[in-house]
Amino acid sequence: MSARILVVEDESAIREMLCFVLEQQGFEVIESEDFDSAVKCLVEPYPDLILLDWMFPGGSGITFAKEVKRGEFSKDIPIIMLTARGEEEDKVRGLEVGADDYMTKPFSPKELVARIKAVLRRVMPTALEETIEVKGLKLDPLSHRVTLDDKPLNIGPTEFKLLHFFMTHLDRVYSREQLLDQVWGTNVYVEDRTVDVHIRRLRKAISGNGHEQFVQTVRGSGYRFSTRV
Amino acid sequence: MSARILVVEDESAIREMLCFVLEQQGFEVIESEDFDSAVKCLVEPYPDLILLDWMFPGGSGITFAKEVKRGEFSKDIPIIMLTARGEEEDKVRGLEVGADDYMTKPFSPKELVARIKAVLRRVMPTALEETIEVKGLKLDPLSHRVTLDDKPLNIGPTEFKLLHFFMTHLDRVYSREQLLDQVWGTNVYVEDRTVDVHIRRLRKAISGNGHEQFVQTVRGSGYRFSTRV
DNA sequence: GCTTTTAGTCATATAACTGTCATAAAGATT
DNA sequence: AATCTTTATGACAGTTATATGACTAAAAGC
Repeated sequence: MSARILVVEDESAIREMLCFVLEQQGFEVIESEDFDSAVKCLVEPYPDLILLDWMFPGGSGITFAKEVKRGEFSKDIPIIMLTARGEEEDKVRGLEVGADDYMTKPFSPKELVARIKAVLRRVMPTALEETIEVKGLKLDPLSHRVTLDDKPLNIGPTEFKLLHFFMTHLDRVYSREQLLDQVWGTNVYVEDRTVDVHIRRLRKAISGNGHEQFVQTVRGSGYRFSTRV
Repeated sequence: MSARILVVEDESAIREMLCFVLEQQGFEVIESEDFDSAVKCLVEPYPDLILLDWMFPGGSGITFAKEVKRGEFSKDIPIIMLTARGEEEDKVRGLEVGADDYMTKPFSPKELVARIKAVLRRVMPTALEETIEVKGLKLDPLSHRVTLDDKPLNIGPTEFKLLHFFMTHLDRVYSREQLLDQVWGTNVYVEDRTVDVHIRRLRKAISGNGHEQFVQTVRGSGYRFSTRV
């Protein structure tokens, strides 16, 4: 459930430091120390973010970034580049090639993690496993718990996933098909109407103080989760 | 709760990295960036270990190490020195002055943590394992004993480890696989379902006053230890 | 060597969840 | 208002997940 991060860095000490910090944070880390092995990482399962040393042997960071942006399935993977102090022109070129952010070495792990999370929040909001709160309704992916005004709710696995999806995708209508894809997973053969039933179960589960109104029916289109009633 | 570590390092990026890593490991960290402020840290409560950059302004690492070894109450505090590559003569002098270990920069966080723990295990074996208490449930790793409202409980070795892990990782779901990795150890081939049985044994063991409710089943995900029911 | 404790597995019981349907209710259309 | 369409709801049955007790083999203690 958490994000997969590809670390491309040739200096082993720095690479180890990065991996250690990221793993501590619960990320799944793929290491790569040169151009060739890094390219090999651009396959299923694709990394969700790439930490790229701008200067590494066997082709510069720019070359690799271009390679990433060229691939059909990899072109949307965000890249954070790591530059040495004073390589300002690299920064410019990096942003041209499509890097999403950059950091100057040496940097503090706190800052690194913060930036990674910032980028991920933008690209894949569900990956961070952070507690989400919406008007007294809290969902904590880590403890796998849902509370309403700090009172734990009893909620089944599918309803949990459904609510998690909704809470990370507010104010948007999803068709039953889309919900099945996103929540149940692709290639699952389930009746469309089944969604209705789980919507009902979800509403029942969170119906403490009218919170069930957040789960809204959009006739003819599907469902939406929104605090605006 | 855990050991207090004094980090003496003038380069802020490295210092931050060190602090981050150590705090992640549950150590209490005191930062210091120069000789004077470092000396001021040699008071109650004394650090249990000192991480000392060998080259820092306002007096070399050696000077500070001598200062430490001179103090009546500080002279037994172990010192791990951090040297840059190639400063071999420093290493020799460092060991003369009384450093307990040294590491050459750059180093991997894993190695650093391992060495710190090794030193601490030698100097203050109790520091790494302290009694944990959660709502009347006490676990003492040293005496390997669990008490419920000060009444000893009968608990098997595996249940002990399981409970220890849970009590140090509250409010978080762990899958059976994760528990097997963390409690049984990696590369142990044991049936997933075996966890269930030990969970049951643990529940039975701590079921004095409803304390078994702390061990919670999260259907479809695994188990969780939490005081919130 | 014998007894006691413990770990792991299995079979079965129990509980919880899922998907589907039939029917009711609500909304839209004419 | 009548009809048609879409959604809500309760019930049901099949399925899956977990709990539990019993058993065996291994390990530890005596």
